[in-house]
Amino acid sequence: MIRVNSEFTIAVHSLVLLAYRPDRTATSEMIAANVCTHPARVRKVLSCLKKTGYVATREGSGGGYTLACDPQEVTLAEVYRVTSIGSIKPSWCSGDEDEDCLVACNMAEVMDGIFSEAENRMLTFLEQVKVTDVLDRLRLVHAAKP
Amino acid sequence: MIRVNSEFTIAVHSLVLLAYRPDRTATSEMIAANVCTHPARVRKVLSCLKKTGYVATREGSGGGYTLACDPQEVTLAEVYRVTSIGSIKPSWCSGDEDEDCLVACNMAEVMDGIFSEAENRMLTFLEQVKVTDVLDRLRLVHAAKP
DNA sequence: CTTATCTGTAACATTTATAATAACAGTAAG
DNA sequence: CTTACTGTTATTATAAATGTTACAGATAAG
Repeated sequence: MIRVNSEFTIAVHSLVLLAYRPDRTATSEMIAANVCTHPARVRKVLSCLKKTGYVATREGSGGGYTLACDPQEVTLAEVYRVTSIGSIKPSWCSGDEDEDCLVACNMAEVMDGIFSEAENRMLTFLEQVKVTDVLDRLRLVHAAKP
Repeated sequence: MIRVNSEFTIAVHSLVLLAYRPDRTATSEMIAANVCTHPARVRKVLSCLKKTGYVATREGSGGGYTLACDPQEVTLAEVYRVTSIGSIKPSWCSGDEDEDCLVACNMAEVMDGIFSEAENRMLTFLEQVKVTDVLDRLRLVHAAKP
């Protein structure tokens, strides 16, 4: 059906990593190595989180990214809204507006509404998950391993 | 983030179209023209819905697809489960299991769980939407047009 | 004031996913 | 036995996601 874009994953991973590090600071290169992607991609996603004030940046030598929010307060819903809102809806649309059929000419609009409501339901769940909750889950999963 | 695959859209559109037609019957060619895709794609999706008994098929001349369920009872959640379960999760995974970092080596698993819970929330909404509800929405949208 | 290190962005290349198309075997009606 | 269907696979085309390179601008340190 739909697929959430992976910038959400990168954003969450980056915030969690920053919250995990004692100094709450890292460069795009360090984050990229941890996330397993290219530093340029990390910078693109984090420049997004900078606009909303979740991270602060410092350019130049010794610079990088610093967590600028309280990880116990920021929810995944907020991160989703910044990076990925609307992404569950498939790019492909069925029907054709110009056709003379109730079903064909309105299905795209109706499915649009349904996907949007479905996304909202997802958001009410993400609303309950804080950045620190992800850290807690990581520790839980880790402890369960042999 | 994630994107629901479009087979869900095709499946819903096909069921609604069959429910809309007085004889509740159509060929893959007719459905494909209404959906705006290739007949082979419709056949692939509908052969899926046949397995679960939502449609019946008849091969050979004069054959085609017939609605075999009560459109007031079948929900979009059931259709989603048949065609698209798991599709909101991005194919791309962050982190690396072999790394020696709590965050990097467990993030994929944790995000997996979060996507799965998010999908369940979406399903509780789709549970409430019946095939006939989609038809009602189509009529509502249509009536609102100038 | 020059060098090294970092972000911010855009452009381009590559890979992967999605959708369209073609092809043909099998089935049933006339 | 011909025509009109489904069922399914294989192939090709197109679109989207990701990776990579490149370079301008910022800042710290020497």
